[in-house]
Amino acid sequence: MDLGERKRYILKAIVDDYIETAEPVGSRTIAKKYEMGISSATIRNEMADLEELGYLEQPHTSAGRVPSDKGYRYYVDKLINIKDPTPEEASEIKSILQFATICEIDNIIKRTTKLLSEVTRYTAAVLSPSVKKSALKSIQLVQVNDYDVLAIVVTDTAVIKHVLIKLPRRIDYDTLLKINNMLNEKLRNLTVEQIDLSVINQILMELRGYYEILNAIIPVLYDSLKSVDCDIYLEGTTNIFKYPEYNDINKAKNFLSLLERKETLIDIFSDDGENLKVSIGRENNNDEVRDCSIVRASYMVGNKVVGTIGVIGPTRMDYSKVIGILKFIADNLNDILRNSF
Amino acid sequence: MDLGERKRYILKAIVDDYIETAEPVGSRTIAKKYEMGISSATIRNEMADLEELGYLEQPHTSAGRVPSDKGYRYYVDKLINIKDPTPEEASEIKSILQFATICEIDNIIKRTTKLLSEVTRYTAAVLSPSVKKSALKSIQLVQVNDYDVLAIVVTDTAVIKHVLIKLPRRIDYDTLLKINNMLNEKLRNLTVEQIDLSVINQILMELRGYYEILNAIIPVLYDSLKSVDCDIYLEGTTNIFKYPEYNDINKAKNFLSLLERKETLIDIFSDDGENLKVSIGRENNNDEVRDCSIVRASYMVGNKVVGTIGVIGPTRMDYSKVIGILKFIADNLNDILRNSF
DNA sequence: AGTTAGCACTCACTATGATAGAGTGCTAAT
DNA sequence: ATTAGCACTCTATCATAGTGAGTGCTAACT
Repeated sequence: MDLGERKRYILKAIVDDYIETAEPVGSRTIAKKYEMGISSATIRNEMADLEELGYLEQPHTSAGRVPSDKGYRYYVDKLINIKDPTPEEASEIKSILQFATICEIDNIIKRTTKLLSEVTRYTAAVLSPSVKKSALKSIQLVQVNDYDVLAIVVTDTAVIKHVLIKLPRRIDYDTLLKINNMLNEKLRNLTVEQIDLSVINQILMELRGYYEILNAIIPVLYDSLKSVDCDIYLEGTTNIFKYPEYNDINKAKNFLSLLERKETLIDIFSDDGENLKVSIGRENNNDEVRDCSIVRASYMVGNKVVGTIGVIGPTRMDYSKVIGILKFIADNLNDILRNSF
Repeated sequence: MDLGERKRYILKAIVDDYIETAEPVGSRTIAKKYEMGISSATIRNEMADLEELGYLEQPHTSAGRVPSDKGYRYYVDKLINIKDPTPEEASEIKSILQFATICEIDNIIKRTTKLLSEVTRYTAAVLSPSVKKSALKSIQLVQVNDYDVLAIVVTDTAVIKHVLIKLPRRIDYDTLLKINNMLNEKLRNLTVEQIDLSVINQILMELRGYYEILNAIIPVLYDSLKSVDCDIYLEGTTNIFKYPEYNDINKAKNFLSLLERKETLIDIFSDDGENLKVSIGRENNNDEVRDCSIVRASYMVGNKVVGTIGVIGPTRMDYSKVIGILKFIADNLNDILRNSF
């Protein structure tokens, strides 16, 4: 059961118009602005049908129509014309990301987030590579002074973590080197999830004489790897004030409060395998974003999908623009990450 | 020229009441709620005097009085009874900061920021130690793979910075060690500001054969030290919605936009030598915070003042509570930083 | 002289009702 | 199947009046 050609055209016109104006769309507007050669009365009939089918809603009897979540979904799946970035936008994106080539991944991610929020004019979020999905590439222990050792872990997802470890007693260089080598030997190429008691016991066994030192190092190191799976970077949080749906102080407050809860956000933006995903209103599992839409894409380091970049805003989102820009930025980001890491 | 005893009492009552209720305070309220044994008419006369002297303002003729910036200033300087944290608050603060002892400074700062915003119920900001004011304690170059070296810098202000450096060619361990030692020899105990061309030239001279490698390392290292002087951590940005002065969507928007501009914030919260400082409304140099008040305190690592912690909110701020809590948290933070670093 | 009761006055805030305008659904004609 | 016409609905806006909090001033009181 699909909509007829004309209903599709009308639905698209309504969604486009509503996205542009934020006002309920009336039959006259459609007839005049989107010259269709049929009268407003005919359009009214079609609109009544579309409402009955669940694609449109009416705020009150004498108002125009507004797309429902289902309407937006149909629009995104079948009607949308994706807008590529304008030449200016494209060159801005390229130049900012290009410049980031020399930087490390944290820096690239921060820039990307800012860029995404500026070009789309919505709130942008980027998840840094998940540590859980990463394998350890190198562990280095560096003595910074008599009792302090800095452990630096580099993963195959380009994440660099450091943690300061306080030792119970002074330690000589050879011992540190020995421990360092052993940690690398046993842990290299393991993912964080693969590190378990048996691996740790192996290390303790092989370096039986250094129990005290290892007992200071390993738990702290382990905790710091396990505790934070990924960071989330946000930019453009005040962009929502550009959109009239957030002129209501409570709506704005709820939205911004949501942005303060990092765990919820990470949950919302976490990857679920799809390369590009649009979640509209109530489609979101999370109740708190039931009047928001989220568009997100995954990005890769090496050949592995490791994180996501995305945008959150009202369901009345300019999907065609956001999807175009998000694709473009994700592609460019992937190029850079492929070449640099 | 000082106010008389009675005027002082009335001014204090008005400020206290306004801070509590956010409503202009009338003469009857003062007479009844703050039992003074004088009639509302007498209080009206005193209030008219206080207004003439600039301590009070009237939103409109038939409204009560509201403190002016000058009124708040007088209140903070001469009338305030600083409220110490409640036992519950004190023990919460102690337990959260105590737990942070094992962590490194970034982590401690993040926790402190969150804590400060939760206990005061305003927006909290903490400036991490200024790198410019720091001296380098140790520099370590760590090979993470064939062409990548990670430079780790530890300062005497407990800041740890790392930067990934791409090398033009493979480098052997001994060379790296040599460069590493030279960097430490020449740069250790210098502040970032003291690092200039002459120092760098010295290094280049002494390691003449390694120009290509040094040319990859030094500029990147130098940039990463110079580029970011300090970070600012924010928490409780949506706390402002608790206060009716931000029920106006534009006020809220302006405030939150301000919080997105990190440079402005750093400027606002930067230390100016005073241990505890209250800036009220127009007293702030920065125009954008002319209807905000800021309370901030400095904190130390070792014996050196390195950063500030503070709170920003409406001029109708609960100064007595905020000052009490801020002092308490700053003292506790200093204890921890003194003992750990 | 300082204090206070009394009172007229001001001004924001809150209904209330009237009006305009946008948009609909239905009916009857095309 | 389409459309012109029209009654109907509902919101948004505006003016009006009434209410109440709070003031400033005056005159009386201590």
